[in-house]
Amino acid sequence: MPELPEVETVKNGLAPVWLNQTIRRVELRRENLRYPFKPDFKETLEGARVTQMSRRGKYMIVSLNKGQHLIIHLGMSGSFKIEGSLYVPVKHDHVLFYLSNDKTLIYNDPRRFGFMVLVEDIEVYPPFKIMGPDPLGNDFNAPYLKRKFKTLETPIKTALLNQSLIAGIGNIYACEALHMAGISPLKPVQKISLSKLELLTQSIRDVLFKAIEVGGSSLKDHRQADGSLGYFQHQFTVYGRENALCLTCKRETNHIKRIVQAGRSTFYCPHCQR
DNA sequence: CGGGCCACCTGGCGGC
DNA sequence: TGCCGCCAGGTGGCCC
Repeated sequence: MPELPEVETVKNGLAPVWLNQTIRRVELRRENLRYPFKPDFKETLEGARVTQMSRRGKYMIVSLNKGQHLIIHLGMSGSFKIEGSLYVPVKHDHVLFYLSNDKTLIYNDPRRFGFMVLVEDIEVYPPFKIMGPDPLGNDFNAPYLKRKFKTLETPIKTALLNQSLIAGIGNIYACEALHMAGISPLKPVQKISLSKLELLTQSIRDVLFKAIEVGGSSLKDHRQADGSLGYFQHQFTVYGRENALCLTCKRETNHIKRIVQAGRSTFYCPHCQR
């Protein structure tokens, strides 16, 4: 499910229910997600109050009054539900947080690529140490990309997925942003001009903001925390549209193409994207 | 060091 | 209906 817009949506949906509440009890319905839960996981969380909720790239951060931070990654299929205190777990409900407001937060994750980790210090968490700037923030701009891309031969699509260059972009929004900017996913990053990079950074911001506005993309698993679906999938211009007409050039001779780059599907219009 | 490949895991879908 | 292969929003380890 979750790229930056989906994680942002989930965080914003959980915040009104979770923020300032005490976690009365944590129920682990298995011993691991992607990684085993640390022995003190449950004990540390129980009795703690949530003082802040934030996001870094595709990670959600739940900060506690005791000083620790609960870091949550949704993997490919992780989602949250908000229910009452009498909720009965269903398949793939792995972690339940019972809160002081009698709400229950349920983490469901069929594929279990997601994970939860407790850390004392956010800044030393390895994924954050190597993470690039957030594309919605001020540190992300064309000159930054120009500098980073200078010596790289990687195709731009692959580079956009590299979390140490830019945090939070995944397969959908990489494809969508490149289409909006009219840049071929195959283009080696070295060769992209500063003015094209200006266009690209703006396209990335545009597509992410628009997706957040409508609650992210619901393909299979993603739901907003209140259970409602996101709607951005209806606005995909290339993702998942192999052989369909490009909505920009509408040329019958140049339909949307699907290729594989670094093991992931890339969708693009060979006519509009050069 | 960069880049490619594959594993991790479950489920949905299309083809036969 | 059933089985099989392929595909899926991510990350990270291993190998060259």
